[in-house]
Amino acid sequence: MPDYSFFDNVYDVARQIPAGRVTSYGAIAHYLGTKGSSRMVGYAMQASGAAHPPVPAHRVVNRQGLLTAKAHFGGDTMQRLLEAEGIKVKDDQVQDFKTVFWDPSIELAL
DNA sequence: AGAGTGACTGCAT
DNA sequence: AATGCAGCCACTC
Repeated sequence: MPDYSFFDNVYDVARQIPAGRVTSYGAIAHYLGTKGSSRMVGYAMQASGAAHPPVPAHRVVNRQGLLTAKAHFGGDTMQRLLEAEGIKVKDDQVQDFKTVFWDPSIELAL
C-alpha cells in the first residue's frame, strides 16, 4: 500500500549517489524525465529528512555546485558532510565540481 | 476545489 | 558577461 510519490523516485536516485560525488537537481530531474521540474527535486529533498532510509541530500547541489541546501541543513552541516566524503568545499561552493559531478542519466544508464 | 509554495534552470535583456 | 524574469510540476493548506 505504498502511496508512492514523485518524492520516492527522487529519493531512490539520490541514495544511489556514490560517496565523494555530487549531482545537481536538474540532473536528477532529467533522469526522472521531468527535467523541466528541477524544483520538484529540491522540493522532494526538503522532505527527504523524513524519508527512510535517510537520503544523502548533502550530495545534491545546484547547477553551479553551490550548496543551496546548506541553509536548510542548518549551519555548516552540509559542507562538513561533504568534506567528510573527500569533497572540497569553499565559500559554499564545491571545488572541482565538474570532477566530482555524478550524472544519474549517464552513470545509471550503464 | 483552488491557490500558494518551493533545496532550480534556462532564456531574454 | 552578468542580472532579471518567467516556467515548471508535485505537494500542502
